[in-house]
Amino acid sequence: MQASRPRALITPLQLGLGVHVHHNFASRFLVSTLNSLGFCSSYYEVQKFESSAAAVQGVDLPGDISNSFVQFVADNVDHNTRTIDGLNTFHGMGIIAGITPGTKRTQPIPRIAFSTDEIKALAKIEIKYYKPQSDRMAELSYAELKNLNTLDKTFRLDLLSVIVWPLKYPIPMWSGFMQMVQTGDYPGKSSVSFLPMIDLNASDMTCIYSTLNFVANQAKRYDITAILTFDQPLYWKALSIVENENPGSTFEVYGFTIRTIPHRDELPRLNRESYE
DNA sequence: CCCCATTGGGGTCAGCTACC
DNA sequence: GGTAGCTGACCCCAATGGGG
Repeated sequence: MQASRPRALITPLQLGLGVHVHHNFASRFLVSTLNSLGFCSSYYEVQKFESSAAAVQGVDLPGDISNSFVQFVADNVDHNTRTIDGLNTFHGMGIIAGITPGTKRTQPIPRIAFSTDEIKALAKIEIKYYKPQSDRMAELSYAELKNLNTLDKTFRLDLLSVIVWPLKYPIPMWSGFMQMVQTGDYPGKSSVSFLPMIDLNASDMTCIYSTLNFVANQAKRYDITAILTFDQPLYWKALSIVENENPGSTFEVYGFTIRTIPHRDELPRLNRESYE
């Protein structure tokens, strides 16, 4: 139908294949070839759909999130192009929102014509220059380390777990462990919503500050608690920013919670504890 | 030293033409 | 007859090599 009446209607399979192929292979040649063979929409139409979808979505979270738990995660995103001197590669801050149970967009994508400048202006994160309000974190004092010569009474647990393994079957692996400790209804699969990137070095204080502000504004907009997860180096910087804000700041008012993921060195310990 | 070619995705524009 | 989908041509990006 699409091949015989290309200008009269848009068939979903052909448009879907075109978007899919463009997303996976990013090849104008491939899309155009498939189009001339009648298997997918034209490159022009694919681009039009993509810009319309991006424009309609903006920085919105998809669907109705009023019954979902939303947490934001931010980390550095790198595009390590192999240049000769290693320069001019992309290093930015990427932000996602994890929504549990997941939601998805249900409204149709309108077919709108957008200029490049309009697309660029749609999903912008305001860059806020960071100027420390105080140096509270600098006054942190560390407790004295205790003598670590104590005997680790759990050092035989690995051996125990190996011995117990064939005796106590079945024992869940990582994926089954969560099912073992979880009681009650399964809340449903989560969905992930991609938010704009910040074209600054992720460890830059201004970049982290802008990320915090963006997430705080999103949380305010949706009337949810701002929960933001970083990896450990960024967590420390983000925490110092929030701690040093003046009383009554946006972060304080909206109860900002910043978390960090367990360090990967912690995972074997967590794994072992799962057998205890 | 200058000019032109290579790579491929994306942007732009002119021109053609199907469709309303 | 007007509109807009579509195509093809051309240019841009950057580094490098080859020919004149």
